[in-house]
Amino acid sequence: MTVAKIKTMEDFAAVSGISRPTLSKYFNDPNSVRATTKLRIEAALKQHDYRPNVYAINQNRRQTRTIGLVVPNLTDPFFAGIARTLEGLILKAGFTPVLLSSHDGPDQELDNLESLRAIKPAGVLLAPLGRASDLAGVAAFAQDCPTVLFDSNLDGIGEAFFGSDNRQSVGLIVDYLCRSGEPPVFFEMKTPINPNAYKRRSAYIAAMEQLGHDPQLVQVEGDGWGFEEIGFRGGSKALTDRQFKTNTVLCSNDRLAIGLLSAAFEKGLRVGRGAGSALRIAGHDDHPFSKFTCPSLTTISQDYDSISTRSVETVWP
Amino acid sequence: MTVAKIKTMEDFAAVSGISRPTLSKYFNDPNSVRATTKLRIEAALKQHDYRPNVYAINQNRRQTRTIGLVVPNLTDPFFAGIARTLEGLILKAGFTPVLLSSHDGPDQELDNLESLRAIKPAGVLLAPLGRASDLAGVAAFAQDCPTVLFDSNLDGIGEAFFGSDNRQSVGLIVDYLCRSGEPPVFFEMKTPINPNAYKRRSAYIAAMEQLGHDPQLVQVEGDGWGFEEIGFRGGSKALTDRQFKTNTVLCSNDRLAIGLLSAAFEKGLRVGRGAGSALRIAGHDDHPFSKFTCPSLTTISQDYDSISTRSVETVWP
DNA sequence: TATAATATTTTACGCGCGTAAATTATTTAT
DNA sequence: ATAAATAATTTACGCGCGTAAAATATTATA
Repeated sequence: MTVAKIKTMEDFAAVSGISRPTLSKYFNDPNSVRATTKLRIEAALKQHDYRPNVYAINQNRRQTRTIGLVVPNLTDPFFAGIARTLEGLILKAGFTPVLLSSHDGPDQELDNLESLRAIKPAGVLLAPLGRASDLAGVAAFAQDCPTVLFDSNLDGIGEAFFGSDNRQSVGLIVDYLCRSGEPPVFFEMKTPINPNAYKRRSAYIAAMEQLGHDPQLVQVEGDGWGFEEIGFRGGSKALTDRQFKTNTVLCSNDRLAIGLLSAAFEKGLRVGRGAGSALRIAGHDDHPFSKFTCPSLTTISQDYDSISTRSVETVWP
Repeated sequence: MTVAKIKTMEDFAAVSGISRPTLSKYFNDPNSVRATTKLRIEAALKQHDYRPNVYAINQNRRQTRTIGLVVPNLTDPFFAGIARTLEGLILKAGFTPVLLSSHDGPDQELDNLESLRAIKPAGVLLAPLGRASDLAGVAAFAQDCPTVLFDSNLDGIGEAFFGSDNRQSVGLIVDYLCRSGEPPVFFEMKTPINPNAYKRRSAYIAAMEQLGHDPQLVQVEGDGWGFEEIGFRGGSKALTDRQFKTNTVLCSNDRLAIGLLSAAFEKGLRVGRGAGSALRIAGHDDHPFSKFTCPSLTTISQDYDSISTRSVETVWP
């Protein structure tokens, strides 16, 4: 370390013996300078610990090297997990992720996009709220800034969309459930916010019909994102009213399933695959806690690594 | 909207008829200008939709109006919840929160602090990893940047620390458990990463002794942050080996409790407060999902609103 | 109405870096 | 070794805004 503080690139040019424009090139892309000068710069960096000023750097850039990442709610472990994966991929691609949660609200979702607009990101990965999203607002943003949607699609918005193949995943689990016991009833919200829910519903119906079974939907009331609570309340009612025609229930997502499990427990129903069980419950999403429910949830995981990778590769062409 | 795009404050000064320095003042603090000019500015803003360039603004500031918020892991619903609360408070205080997760790793924790250093935040709210933290690195950062620790304390680092009163909360629940049944055994990790765990352990011992009971610790092996898994494995073993001297278990945190619940279920043990139950399990933290475990977890919530409020007020004096 | 107190405008400079053009140095190919 | 290709340096300007000082205008007080 030197005595005199190095604050500007000019200072660093002086002590390193390398011109400022060359340093500027280096900091934008270390491999854009000759290997020998790269070594000289890095040696000097070890001695003087200088870092370019982010604000000055980005002031003149039309586009920064940050990538916005917006999810409906980080409190949902499902999205928290995806966000983590995506953060890693963004870093690996040499960009800086900026993670924002919409807290399940369309206003916050728009606020997040506004914040991102202000920092001129190279691109934005957006998992929209879905039905609750302010379509016009999101569309306007996507017009100005390269946006890739994931998880939920909004028709005609964004450069691309990557989501899970609900048709395939639901098909697989319906098939499995039918082969291993009674055919499943589908447990879902009557008016889901998430477009995936609609796709899963129709995937369930299609899969059941293909296997020659009668699709049975149990649709519970409830607004918002408190899926466990909705699953619990709706599940309690459905169990009391004997709405489930068979002993097997496929839930539209794991969080609903967790609520239903809780309702079944409260009713004293034994859940599981064993002989003494009154109910089989399956979920969808591979929720991080599905392994520790009682019993552990039969669920199907989405290929989120692939979704994440393709999303990142799209915003960063 | 005008036809000509307004890009700079100078442009906006021209169309609004207000001088640039006054506009600058307004954007730094809308109430620092006369009420009438404030109205004029805001009227013009509605017509022309101009936003100052964040990078240019912050280039000359020694300190920005952002507040860093670092938590050990956003995948943990407990921290996700706290982060959300804190974000709200930071916004309410007129600052911009920047949320970062350390992904349970000391390297990432330091990386996060480095990223924050680069954006010159007004302050940083840090929930450190605890035992795993790079103490020297965190201390060096706290030297340069106003830092407030919360949740876990690191001795002598930061301007202040706000955490929950483990002594009180554990005391309360031990008391409750003793009055309503057999005295609890304490279920925890042998070498916890989180300082709170140590405080809870001693709080448990103190509470038990005060009530004239013999403290019983069941300490399970396990490294890292997969608390549910650790609780499940350790719980299975403890149940098999009959390590619990009474029928009541107080877990050091809710995530361990969820694992233990799962282990008990697998063993066919009935958990709950009722007559036919073999085991009572209590937790600590008010995990968002504790309501939906089977049975729902007896737990004690920390006063995180107060912790959050005091933390934010400290970085923003 | 005159005076004091407070706001706004004018003018001017600086922040730290991106970047372009012309020049010079270094490397690679012949 | 010489020419051609590549890289680094020098020079110079601009980005959009913060901010200070002095001059001017507006409001509040007497």
